[in-house]
Amino acid sequence: MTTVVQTVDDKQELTNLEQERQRKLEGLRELGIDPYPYKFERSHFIKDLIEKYKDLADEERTEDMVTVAGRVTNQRNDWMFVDLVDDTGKIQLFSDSKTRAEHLQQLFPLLDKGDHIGVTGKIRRTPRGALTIDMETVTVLSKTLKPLPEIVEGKRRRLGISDVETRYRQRYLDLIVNEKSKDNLYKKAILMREIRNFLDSRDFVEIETPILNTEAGGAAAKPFVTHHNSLGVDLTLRIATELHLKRLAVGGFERVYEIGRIFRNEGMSIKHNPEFTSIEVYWAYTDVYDMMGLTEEMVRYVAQKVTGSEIVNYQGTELNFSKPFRRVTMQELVKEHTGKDLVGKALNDAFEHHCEEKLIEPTMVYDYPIEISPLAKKHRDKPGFVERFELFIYGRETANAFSELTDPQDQRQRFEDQAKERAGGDDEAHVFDEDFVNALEYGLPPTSGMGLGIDRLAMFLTDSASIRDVIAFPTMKPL
RNA sequence: GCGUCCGUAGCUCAGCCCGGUAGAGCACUCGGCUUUUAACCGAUUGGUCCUAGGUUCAAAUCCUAGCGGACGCACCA
Repeated sequence: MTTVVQTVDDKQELTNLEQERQRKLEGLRELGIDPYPYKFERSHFIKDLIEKYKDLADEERTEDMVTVAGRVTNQRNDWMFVDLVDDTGKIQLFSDSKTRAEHLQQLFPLLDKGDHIGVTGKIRRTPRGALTIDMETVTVLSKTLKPLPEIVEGKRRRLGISDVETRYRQRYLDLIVNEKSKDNLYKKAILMREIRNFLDSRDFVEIETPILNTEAGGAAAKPFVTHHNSLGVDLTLRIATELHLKRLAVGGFERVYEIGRIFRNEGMSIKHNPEFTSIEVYWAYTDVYDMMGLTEEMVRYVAQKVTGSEIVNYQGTELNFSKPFRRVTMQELVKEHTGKDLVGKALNDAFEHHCEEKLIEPTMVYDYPIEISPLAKKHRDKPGFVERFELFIYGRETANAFSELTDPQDQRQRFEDQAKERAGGDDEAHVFDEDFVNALEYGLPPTSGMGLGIDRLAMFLTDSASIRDVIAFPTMKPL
């Protein structure tokens, strides 16, 4: 009974446009057409046709039969002109309503914008210069039951989504109608591939480490907590990959990295998503200065691979990755902007308040106070400091690196200091990881390590204002 | 967490200040036209005005509360 009631309700909730498409779906089935077939063989991707016939003159016809498949994004003059889009591009289709074949006469009234079709016909260029396929046969590949979202601008109407929330909640729609959205994710995929290429070619290996842990370490952040039923224990989702990767370094992996999802139970903003992707790299027998070079080289390399240039435009500001990144100590910067000589947490506070946002061009800030760096090695000749740098781009912290702390006794002391801070109410202080200290007691060679926010770098390289624009399915409040 | 703004047809919005039959464009459907690319011309269809309560003869409009969302600020990579 419940089901019947719901069915009736559902039907009533269908909009006119949806009812119309439902009617057409039934019409297709009455003609013996399967609206959801299994497979379709095409002869070309649309991009390949555009390339192959780029020299075809206006009004010139060919006898070349081609077969393409894609989604109908527009239709004019009673399906005389149709725009078809596949993963690679867009092409026009043509069919004269006076002379078209019978099966097309029957089919077109049952099609809608948004439907997937396969088309076979001869290719030509129209007098107005549009590369066009004269439709001889059309195959329905998927009937859409809902209209694609459109944006109205005056009397103008085009595919698009004006509601930001819909773009993120129903990313599939966003991807259909917004080229930029698809391009962003495509470029992020290239970014990750090229980071791997860069590191792999330097004999680094990628190893996966656990997401589920009994304690979340390696960073100062609040974790998500979950529960393992059969073990009967609470587990936390990782907030960094650091401590496991260094265990791998203890075990003999001299060049190791991981690109992985990190989870932090903190606020959301244009720059923060609760789950995001980091890369951490550990390189044995090198120090933080070697890592500066590797990081700079890597960022420059991927900028070129992703955007085709080492100079990119971000939100109207030029970011130049081609020249050597500025290298400056935190103390120098604070002095430059405030005139003060500071140390410790006061130095870091002053840096965050007065300097960070001014670091627009890629800048390596180095020599950090020891108090805020419990996993970094003490500075070899600057008491109270550690050997650490952070890369700032457009005022945003993008990478963080240090000469890794390899002295197990020092590490134990640092964890103890953090434990005191935690006892004092700082719930983001680092958690004491006894097994990690134990690992160090078996010997970690001199090692530099670096972590970088992939999403943030992706934002710069895709000119995206929000981190949500480079994450396919950003975290959303449940409806 | 604090502040500002928004919620009316499938979509984009007007109407709200100053209460009096629910509007426009586009989309859809039908008809006409036929080499377009915002096609064009004509007609029709389409509404829980976010929800609940209050004031009133009468509420999309005024009042209260709630729900949902956007943006800014604060915290965090």
